[in-house]
Amino acid sequence: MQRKSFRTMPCPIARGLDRVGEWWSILILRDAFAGMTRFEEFRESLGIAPGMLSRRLVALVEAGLLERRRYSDTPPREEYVLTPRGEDFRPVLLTLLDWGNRHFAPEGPSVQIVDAATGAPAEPVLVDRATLRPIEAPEFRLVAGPAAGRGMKARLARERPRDLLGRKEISA
Amino acid sequence: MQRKSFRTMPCPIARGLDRVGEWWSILILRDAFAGMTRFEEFRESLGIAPGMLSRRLVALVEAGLLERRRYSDTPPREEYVLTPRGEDFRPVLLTLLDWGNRHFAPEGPSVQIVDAATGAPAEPVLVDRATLRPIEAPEFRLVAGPAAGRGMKARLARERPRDLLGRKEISA
DNA sequence: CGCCTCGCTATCATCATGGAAGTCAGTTCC
DNA sequence: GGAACTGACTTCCATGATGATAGCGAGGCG
Repeated sequence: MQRKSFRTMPCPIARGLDRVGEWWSILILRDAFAGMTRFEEFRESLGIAPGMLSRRLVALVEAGLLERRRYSDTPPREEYVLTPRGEDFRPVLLTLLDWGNRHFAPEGPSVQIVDAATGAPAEPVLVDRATLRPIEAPEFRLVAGPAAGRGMKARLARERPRDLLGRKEISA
Repeated sequence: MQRKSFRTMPCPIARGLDRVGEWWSILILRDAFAGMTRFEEFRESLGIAPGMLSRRLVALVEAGLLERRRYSDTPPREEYVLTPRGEDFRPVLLTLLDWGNRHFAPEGPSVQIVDAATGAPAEPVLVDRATLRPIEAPEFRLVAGPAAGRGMKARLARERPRDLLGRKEISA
């Protein structure tokens, strides 16, 4: 009766969550992106129990998001650094940050993404690299890919007459 | 000794995770975006225990991501629909989907975002709405916002000489 | 030598999860 | 009009996951 794994589900969201969906994992990644590498740094920044931190780090290393390496033999010291797969997670963190800022920061944002050149706050939007059109628009849809099974097709098929992933409209 | 809450942390990522960071929550949202609204739909699609689904739905409603409403009195039937705040979560889901596709779909993607006009697969990139420049670039940084406390500033200050949220370079 | 740091591991009380079964209002079948 | 169904849950309970605290081993510091 252990926690159900999402690993075998065909959905890429489920597969991804299987690696980063646990309590603490994403915050650890956040700190890794902020430049932290050492056990004590994470532990102090997060206020997490050492046992838990240890388990999460092992899981993230196994998932290929972090790499553990010894940077000193005497004294023995380890560090955890983001792998390319881990670095690639940044956009998820940034969209989550933006969402959090817009909905759960009544006193104003505590972190902002700014244009280093102008100092102006940036407003992240997802666009298609080729056309630069916002992916939120009704011109983009989700479709079953080459490796889709029945279940996936069923889920996508029941997609509503709204557009991408079910949106109705963008409220400014 | 209950599960630690992220709600009081100033970080927008932590605040957001406090609402959607539990096991199942994001998959429920995924299905909601796919057009599902009813208890039985979610339960069947996810293979989740009814008790768990019930708790997660209540939490998502309390967090303001879903709205529960009765659409029939006889027989009594409820449905769960995305609120504006929930709809606003879509970009996070899409970046996660893209990340999952690129890293955990060895047999090829099972879901793809495509341009409805051309049918070509879209490649999501985060850009600044005003300048359309990719936010991944070194020209964007994270800075402490108006509501940042000491802890937040400390974390941002120790940011490495890499660029945004610690990236080194984009690997194609 | 005594004390401190870093990176953990060990223990243990308590909480959350997952599975199965039951409830309640109404609907449909025959 | 009674049996069987459906949808949306609730209750219960055996376990696994968490969180707090304590301790350990290798080494450094004064």
